[in-house]
Amino acid sequence: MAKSPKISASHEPGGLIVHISGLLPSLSPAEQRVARLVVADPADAARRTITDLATAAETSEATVIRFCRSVGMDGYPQLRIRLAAEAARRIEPPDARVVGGDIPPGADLAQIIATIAFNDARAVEETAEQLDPAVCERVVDAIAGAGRIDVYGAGASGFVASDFQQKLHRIGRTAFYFPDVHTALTSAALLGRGDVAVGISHTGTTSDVIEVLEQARARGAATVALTNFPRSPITDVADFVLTTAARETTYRSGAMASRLAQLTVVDCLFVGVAARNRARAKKALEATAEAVQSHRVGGGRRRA
Amino acid sequence: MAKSPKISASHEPGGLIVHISGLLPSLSPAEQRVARLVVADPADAARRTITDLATAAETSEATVIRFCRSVGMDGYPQLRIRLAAEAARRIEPPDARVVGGDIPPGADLAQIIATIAFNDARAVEETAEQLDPAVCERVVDAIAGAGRIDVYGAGASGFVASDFQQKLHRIGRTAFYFPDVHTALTSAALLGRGDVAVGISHTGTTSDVIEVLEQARARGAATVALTNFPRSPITDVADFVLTTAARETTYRSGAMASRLAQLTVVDCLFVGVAARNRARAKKALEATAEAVQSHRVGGGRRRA
DNA sequence: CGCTTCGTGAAAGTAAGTTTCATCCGTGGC
DNA sequence: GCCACGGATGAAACTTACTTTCACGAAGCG
Repeated sequence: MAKSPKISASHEPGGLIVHISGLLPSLSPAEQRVARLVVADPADAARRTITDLATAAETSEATVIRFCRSVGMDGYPQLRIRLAAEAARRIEPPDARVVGGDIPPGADLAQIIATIAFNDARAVEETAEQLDPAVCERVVDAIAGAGRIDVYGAGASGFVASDFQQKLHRIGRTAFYFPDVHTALTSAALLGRGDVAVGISHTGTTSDVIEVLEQARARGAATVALTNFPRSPITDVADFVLTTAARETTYRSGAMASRLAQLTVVDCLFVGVAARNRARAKKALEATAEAVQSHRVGGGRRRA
Repeated sequence: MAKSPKISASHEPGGLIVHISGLLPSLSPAEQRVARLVVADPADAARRTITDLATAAETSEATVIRFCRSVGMDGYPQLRIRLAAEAARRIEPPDARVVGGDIPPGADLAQIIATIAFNDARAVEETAEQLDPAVCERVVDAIAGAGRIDVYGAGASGFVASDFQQKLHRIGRTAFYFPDVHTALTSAALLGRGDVAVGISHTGTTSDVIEVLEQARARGAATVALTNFPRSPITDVADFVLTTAARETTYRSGAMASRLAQLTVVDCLFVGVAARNRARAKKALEATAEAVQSHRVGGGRRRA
């Protein structure tokens, strides 16, 4: 056929379905039957084979192909995947998520899971959004160039502190964490210029951590605070303040989302430090990974 | 071992991509090549014919078919359609974010932060999506009714294990965590019917954890595995399998996203258990909170 | 050292998609 | 009334895509 060079929307910008229904009147009767099936249930049509769809439309495969060409597709397979994509897009995500909130007493486990995950994910995202890259940069600088790094934290924040310590250690930075205040204090007393002390406290009011950080600062170490509350006491003894953005309120959410937010910040710092010397960090990581290899079964591959 | 009726999610309710990346390690090398192509760009894979995809993966069509069956599809056309749907559903990530992946060498800190946060948040969300509430429910039941709960984990998963232990402890459940394998083994030997043992291992191949879990199971305790890989060895010794959905690949992302995903699951279980007896849990939490009150400055209030 | 098992691709076989072509039917000219 | 003519249509031939079968080779096991 001599298709004239026509100027029109060949890209069908809106939905494919909309496009098809627009073309419907211009199609031949047999093609219209196909079109109607497709428009009525795109997902279903995507599942069918060409023969199947032709039968359903009471026509032949040839007509279905013609229909494909009529609506601007190369062939049936292309139509199929486009329909599948289209159908997937128009499904509304069933938002059973309980936003920002508390978990209602009668909640079943599925609701609990959805709520927790939603809040956790939000905390992570929002923390990243409000993190100041400039401050991070300076903290990374300090850690990357530090002689020694002490990480302090109590309770739930202690896990994060410990995690951070272990991470830094794995890339060859000299880092310490102390579960005990007294030990931490003695360690802080030994810090000096060029060293870094990181204090982690969700509330920013944990006196043990503040005290240790204060000590470290007095000795000349650079001090970093990681807290959810930018004006909490811990910020008074910190040269650099990094904040998380968990907005949990009730006891039930506990320190859950905040802990994830803290870990996210820790991860960012870690990667930042590692990026300062990729080669060395990579080597160190590989060495540590290899070290635990003998404690793994199956050599990495798992049974089929 | 005589595989006893194990409770785990056989369906793939969350994303198909997530499902595939979880199965990745249990696939044969040639199938893995196919899987990686599919995960890397589902939309592109959906566009390809089976021969095309096979060529791209440097394998034969037969292997692609085998891959389809391995991930639970009927055949290639079905996979194609599902991939197209999947690709359409996901919101295209803002280009600064490097999806699922590695951080480019030249990245500045802002990019690093965005990338990490994005992947972390995704891991949390996707983990929640694919968690099977029914399995969770049974685990919660077991824990809520347990005489004693042991939580095992090594390395990075050890932090998570420790966190879980502490959480359960705070709501009055008798829970233990052992940083040392030998201590853990002796503890496991003392478990019995009505007790619960939880083993956490991202890869599912940590022999220490598997060994301890096996011991616990032999003594009659209910065993729970938390891993990213549904067919890893640890699942052989677990009555209940819970999976995370972190799809990190490279060393750099390390165990970062997976750890957040694990914590999310732990949080869900924790809240689930706490919800079984709200009054008691609340009272216990308040008591523990009060206990550390004297270690806070400003009486918990923060200055304006 | 043979045995099995598993992963693999070549090739055969089947199904799906595409093209070709003859037919049908309505239309309009002679 | 008869005969082109042209578009719509489906049967059938054809091509491509998908699936199965099978044999080979490598890795693990007794």
